[in-house]
Amino acid sequence: MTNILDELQWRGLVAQTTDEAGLREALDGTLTVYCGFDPTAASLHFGNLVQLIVLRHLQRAGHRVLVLVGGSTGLIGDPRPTSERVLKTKELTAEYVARIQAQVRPFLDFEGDNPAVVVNNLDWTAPLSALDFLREVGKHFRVNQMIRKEAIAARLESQEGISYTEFSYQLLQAMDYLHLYREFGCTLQTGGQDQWGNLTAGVDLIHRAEGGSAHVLTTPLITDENGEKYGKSAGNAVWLAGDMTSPYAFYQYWINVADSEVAKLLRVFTDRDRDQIAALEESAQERPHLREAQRALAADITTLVHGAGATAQVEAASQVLFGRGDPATVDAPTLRDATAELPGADVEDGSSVVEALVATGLADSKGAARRLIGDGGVSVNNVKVGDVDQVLGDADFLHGSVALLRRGRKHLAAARKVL
RNA sequence: GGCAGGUUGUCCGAGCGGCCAAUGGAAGCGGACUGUAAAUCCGUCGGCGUAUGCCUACGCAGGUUCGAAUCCUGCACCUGCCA
Repeated sequence: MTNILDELQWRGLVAQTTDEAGLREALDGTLTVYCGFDPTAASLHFGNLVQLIVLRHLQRAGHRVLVLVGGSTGLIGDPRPTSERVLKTKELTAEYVARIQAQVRPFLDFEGDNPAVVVNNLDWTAPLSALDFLREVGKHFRVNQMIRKEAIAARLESQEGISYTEFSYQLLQAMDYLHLYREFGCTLQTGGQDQWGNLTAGVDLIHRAEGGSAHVLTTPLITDENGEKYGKSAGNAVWLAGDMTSPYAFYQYWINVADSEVAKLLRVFTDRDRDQIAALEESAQERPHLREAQRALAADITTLVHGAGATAQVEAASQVLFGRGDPATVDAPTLRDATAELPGADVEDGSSVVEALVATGLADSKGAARRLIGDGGVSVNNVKVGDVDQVLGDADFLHGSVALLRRGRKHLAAARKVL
């Protein structure tokens, strides 16, 4: 059997590791790995998904997985190179922690004989006094070294500077690694490439405090062919929470990836093996119009994040919305399901198309809406709108309830009639 | 501390008393072509509006003027040269 590290490398999930030979050897046995997720928002996002995938692979390879949700680190904030963060309240952070703890569950096995464990660093950080922290943890760190970290160096250069609070962040994260090393024998921490400094700070601390050795594995930033970060849809983050990015929008995000990128993304985000991915890659080259690779990618990831039921629904909805058929011929329940996840708004019978476009968010302003219609970029129920003053009448509300507005090729919204 | 230059729309970057909602490029958005792809070409790109109309905008605060992004004063920040 090949080493899991080879598998991760083949999938493009490894940017950098400490002592690769040593790590490879450790992975031949069984180790305990952890990855931390700070509760900076009410949901994990695209970037965190990569980390969850790595943990998933490692758990399947027989390693023990600890998922750390950062109840304490989230209160402090990892310094960004650009500007100081605004502190979140303890209540809000606790709320995010609870949401994220629940959110990671589908990705890992929490039952069985090798269950993943969720830990919260607030449990061991909160009881620690400032004096003990300074004496036991702080003493192991040299400021000289800390200020060399990229994010911190950038902030020291900046007009704004950096608060003592954020400066301390790396000590907290390092302390987490030490704690998990002691309590669980954890010897591997994974994270994004930008976390390298924080991760290795933990390795150093384990070495200084315990004389032990531990590993770090970082994942590359996933970028497209232009070097742009993935995970932004129309400028907004792609969230894993269905109430923040709908399963429909999530699926659509993936179905739209470029041909040249799809094989790479299949390797990173799906469980498909080399043969399957090779076949899909070939399909993308030979029969690109079928979009088989994109469909597989979108279906696999949507299923992983939202479940098979959600995937079936959004596939059906996509079929209705992007198929060639006339939406008027779709039966009422199917239409309702297909439009359920679209952005929508309630409109009066007799409202203008312009008003409906603004109400549903397809256009930013009435002026923009008029422009779009003038450019021929708007359709109602797949029929192009030719007149800027066109209104939505009875016939436009399919099954008496909803009109399907489209801007451009792929932006849809539901205008629901107010009864 | 001294001297010089800069701060313009999402970003870069012109404008240097009226013709400026502000040249040009990028991003974005729409159209054509396609495959809900890329590339290319075309259009569009502050808000309201039927409008030759109104509002908001050229670092911040004042001032001069019939009229200022453009001139003057003060303030903040940035850059270069000298100490």
